[in-house]
Amino acid sequence: MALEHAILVSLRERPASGLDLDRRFNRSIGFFWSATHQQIYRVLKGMEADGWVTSVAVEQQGRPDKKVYEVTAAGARELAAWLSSPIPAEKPRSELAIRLRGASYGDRAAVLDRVSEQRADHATRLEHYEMLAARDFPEPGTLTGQALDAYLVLRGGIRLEQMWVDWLTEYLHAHDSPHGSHAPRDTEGQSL
Amino acid sequence: MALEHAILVSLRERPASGLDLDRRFNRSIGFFWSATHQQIYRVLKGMEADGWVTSVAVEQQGRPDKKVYEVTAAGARELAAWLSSPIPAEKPRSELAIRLRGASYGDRAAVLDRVSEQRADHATRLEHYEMLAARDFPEPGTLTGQALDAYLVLRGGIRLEQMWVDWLTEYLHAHDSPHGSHAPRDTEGQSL
DNA sequence: CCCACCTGTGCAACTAGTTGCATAGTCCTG
DNA sequence: CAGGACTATGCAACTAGTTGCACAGGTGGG
Repeated sequence: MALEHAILVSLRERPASGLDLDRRFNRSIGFFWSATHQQIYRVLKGMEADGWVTSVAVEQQGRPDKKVYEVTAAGARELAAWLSSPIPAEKPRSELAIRLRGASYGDRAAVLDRVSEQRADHATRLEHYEMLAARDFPEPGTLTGQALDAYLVLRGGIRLEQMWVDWLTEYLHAHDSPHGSHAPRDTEGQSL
Repeated sequence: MALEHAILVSLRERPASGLDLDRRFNRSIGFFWSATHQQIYRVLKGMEADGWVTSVAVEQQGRPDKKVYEVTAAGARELAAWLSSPIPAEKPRSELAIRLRGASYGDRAAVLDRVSEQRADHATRLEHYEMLAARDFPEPGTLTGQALDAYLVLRGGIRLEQMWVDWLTEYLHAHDSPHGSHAPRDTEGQSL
């Protein structure tokens, strides 16, 4: 299960409570994996039962207590073994692509409007990631180890969002001459 | 459920049996969605119960009979409604990205080897998709309707694979000076 | 002080997807 | 004609992930 290992990576970067992890999975790590808080709590429980993590209750002022988890030696061993194990083929899962392919079996104009929205979302996220990169990694050439990896994964997020923007722009453009203006016209971004 | 709608799209392009669909989901449609044959059979059964598709048994020479499914009017209506419905946010799911991010907690050299393999896989798939594009869509400028959509989705597959190759190349390159040669050195591909 | 709201944790029931196996027809080979 | 391989369909049991809800501690406002 990849979620368990994603959590191990996140906890090795810094110990955290369930809710902390939930927040992280809507941020940096969440660029490439998502999870609901319920699943996180459940998996943490299982991981503690397996001895991969331990928890301590931490009092806070003005808030309820929280359970802060950290990785055990056994958990670190498990993570290292997983990192060296063969990588299973990624299975594609894009609902939007199905809609693009099927657009001729519905209301074309409506689909193009949805695609436009989607394109705007990806453009926004791209901007956000680029801001994070500029803010948190002003001098990428000097990075090593964990910080370099974090930067390179952020770069992947940027590349992915750029890919979406470019692709959806191509789609809208290809469909847009005969129909009127559904696509906000824009210069096509360059990858890299 | 997106799988049901992916099947509706595929069956509208051409009626098919469960096994036919299984093959398609390892080809063109499969660029952006995958499914095992068991899941396809199960979902087809449910869709028939819902009246979205009907089946007829077709005799074949030299092979067992097959059940060929096609979309009903109700199924076409359902598909059209789905195509106009709001698109839920895509949830990222890349195990490889977790490994990249966590590489410093395991055997770095082993991870780089895996990444290298992964990069080669994506390069192979990219080549395959580009071959398909050249073979099946020699004159993209002339396409309209369903054929244009099929082409544009293939373009998306190409863009996605190119993105992976570029990203993993960047990753290997960034980690490669201090360690010796893990990455097959290559010019970085251009998106578009 | 009661209520609305936020943080933090969690259960129960459901849906989606995977894995392992079963079965039946047909063909080809020894 | 027995055995292996391929096509075609399917069940059962499991794992992963989602949705809806609950509850408890604390804070701040009317």
